[in-house]
Amino acid sequence: MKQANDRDTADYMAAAGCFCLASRQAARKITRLYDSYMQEAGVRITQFTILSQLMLRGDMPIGKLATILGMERTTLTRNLGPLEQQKWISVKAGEDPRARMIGITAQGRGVVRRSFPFWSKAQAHIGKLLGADGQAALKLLESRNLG
Amino acid sequence: MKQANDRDTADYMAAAGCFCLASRQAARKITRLYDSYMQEAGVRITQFTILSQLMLRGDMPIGKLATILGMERTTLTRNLGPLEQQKWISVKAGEDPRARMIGITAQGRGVVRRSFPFWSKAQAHIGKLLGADGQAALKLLESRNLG
DNA sequence: CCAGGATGCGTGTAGATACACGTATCTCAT
DNA sequence: ATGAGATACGTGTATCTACACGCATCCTGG
Repeated sequence: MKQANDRDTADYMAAAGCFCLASRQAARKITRLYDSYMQEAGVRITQFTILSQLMLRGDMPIGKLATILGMERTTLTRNLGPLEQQKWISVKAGEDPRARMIGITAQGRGVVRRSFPFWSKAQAHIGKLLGADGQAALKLLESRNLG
Repeated sequence: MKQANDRDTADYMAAAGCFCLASRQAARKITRLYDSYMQEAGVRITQFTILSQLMLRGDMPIGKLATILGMERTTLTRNLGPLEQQKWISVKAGEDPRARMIGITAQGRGVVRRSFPFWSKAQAHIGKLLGADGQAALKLLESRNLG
């Protein structure tokens, strides 16, 4: 105990139960697992997620997509860069000239189609690791409004 | 339904229940909330987490710390950069000259001490948002071995 | 019509994340 | 002793994340 002299170390023990550490740790591990599966498909899970959301929900402005993904708008803007470069998404002005409507291209759909089986394997793998209660826990977190 | 023609769209609906999206979404939102509280303390939650772990567990090599944090070793190496620059941690070779022992400095302890109240507020805030079941869900995920 | 607040975005800056690859050191069986 | 495999790391590259700030456009009360 090198920090035995630290009078209030006991207080800091609380930090061991940090919700932030728990959530990020889980997210990192889960992301690595998905990415390891997606790698063969040549697409990252972040990108796959964006593309599949566009595929499922149709075109939408950046802000709305960011909300759906629980991501900062400016973060999403950066993430769209590589996707646009690959021509997997299209960007055009909406009725409101301020809005930038994002849509998935035919090529983007192809990417989703081809990479879906890999995503599916990753999903199955992590589902097994999580177990029924772990999956339920994640769904609960998803349903919570965390701001 | 702009993608009504897409024959297998139904299959892709599964992507809506992606465990990866759920975990990352939660982690992003939670991280933003913690960081907004920590900002006043001049330290990021990522950094606070690293420092407090060192404070609680004492010096250790990079690899071990990375495992504890559920982080890639190389990621941790990058994250240690700013901390070392601020002199919040010390780096020295261990008995095994390959290993780099990381330790928290007196200044680093001061940072943890001063920023702890802000962390505590964030923890309380998110605890309320999560609710008892949400907290339990997060603890369950933390206990799961996800690789 | 027309300020003034609200809304939708991009960029500068800075840090967080991780894979592929390469280096140095250790360990152990021969 | 020594060579092969294991271990502990750093770096190059690329992406992900988000705050502060600023710009353009929309909308609404006067």
